[in-house]
Amino acid sequence: MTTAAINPRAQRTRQALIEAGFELLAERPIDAIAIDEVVARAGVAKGSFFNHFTDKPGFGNAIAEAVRRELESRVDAANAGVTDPVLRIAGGMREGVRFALAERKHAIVMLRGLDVSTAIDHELNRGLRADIEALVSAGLVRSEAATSGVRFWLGLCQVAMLNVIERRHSRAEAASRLREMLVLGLTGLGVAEDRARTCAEVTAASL
Amino acid sequence: MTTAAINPRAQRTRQALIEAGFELLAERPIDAIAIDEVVARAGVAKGSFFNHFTDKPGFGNAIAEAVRRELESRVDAANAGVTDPVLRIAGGMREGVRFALAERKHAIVMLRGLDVSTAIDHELNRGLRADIEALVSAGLVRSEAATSGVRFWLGLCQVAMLNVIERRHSRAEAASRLREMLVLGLTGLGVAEDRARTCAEVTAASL
DNA sequence: TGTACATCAGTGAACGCGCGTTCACTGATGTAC
DNA sequence: TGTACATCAGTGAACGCGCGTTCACTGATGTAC
Repeated sequence: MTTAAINPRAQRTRQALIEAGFELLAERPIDAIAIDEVVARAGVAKGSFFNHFTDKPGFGNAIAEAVRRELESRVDAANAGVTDPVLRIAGGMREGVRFALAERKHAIVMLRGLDVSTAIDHELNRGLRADIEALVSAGLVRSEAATSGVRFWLGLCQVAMLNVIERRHSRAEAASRLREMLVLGLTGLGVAEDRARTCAEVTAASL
Repeated sequence: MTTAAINPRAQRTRQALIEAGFELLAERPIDAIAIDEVVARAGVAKGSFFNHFTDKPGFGNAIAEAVRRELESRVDAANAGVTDPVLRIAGGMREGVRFALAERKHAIVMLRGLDVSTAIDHELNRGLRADIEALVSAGLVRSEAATSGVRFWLGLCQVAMLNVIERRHSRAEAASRLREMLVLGLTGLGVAEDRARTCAEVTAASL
């Protein structure tokens, strides 16, 4: 848990273990992975594992936290300076898709991680909630979006990411599917059709 | 695997094991469940387990198949005789929500089961695909629905079910959220707003 | 209806191995003088 | 810059237990005559 400061050797082995964890967790759930496999893949002795993580669940948590922070900072960075809430929620979906493209295994781990009963991490949809509220109070979307808009959008982001992962889309294919998903999603929220189309276009083009 | 015909005693124990499996699988993944727990809950000797299932994975598969068939037959039954594809896809979502309400644990098992890389079972979205195609060729929805409509709808069905499960909605609350999700989803596909609204109303009322 | 036999499901003790965790030791890195 | 000592991370053999699977046996159900 406590990240014992900055010993570089320790950081390297810790990182190697986490990377190995991502590789394996992209293939099967943690209970189907033996610590022997993790340390073998990381090229490290078994004992070292317990220098860095209190136990196996602790390891799983560390990885879950890493991937959460990873996506979070991507979305934050992408939306920094963007004020239009339509562009912001579209940008969030784009970042999810981009993440699935660029860090396939990490994205798989993230999607597997959001088990039944943690729809998506709190920090992330706090931002989304604020954007949806802004859209509602600006009168840009239908009334139903006030109560169901966040869920609606999260469901679409998740399925968009899943699709890239399953179909192993190229960047171009992914952009084309993203544009479509954005058109369907934004018009569903009640964004005017022409605005939804241009926003989808712009956002998908910047994937 | 082979369902050894119709010995009633055997059927009872098999059923007891499967029921126990549902109870436990609603709480944690199969690798975190010991066969001892299953047989204890079923009130059956450990050896009996292997009279009915070849091994532990076989048990998991049997349960997955049972829940798949369960939802499938619910959707089929509900849509029998319904020809309007708008009402059919709306009915599919309603049945998902109804399933989550009536058979909470089974629904949890089903959602957990559709791991990354099996978006939803094949038989189910074959029907959905046909309905979406019908909508497209009837010119009732936007062009983007042709390529992304199935994914779009599946994502919404999943998140709608998840919501009922997590928030432990009452029937009334669930109906209200379902109506909203249907409005957002149908208008997103491009169904005309008034038609979407009345269809959402009717469908949610019959939950 | 009654008896003998065959089949089939249930039982729970026993087995054994995979795997998480521990620990005494080694080697490397950092600090004091 | 060099030597002595302390700290900290790495190592891998050993431990032990949880749990999946097996198996010889018992009891129940079905069939033949």
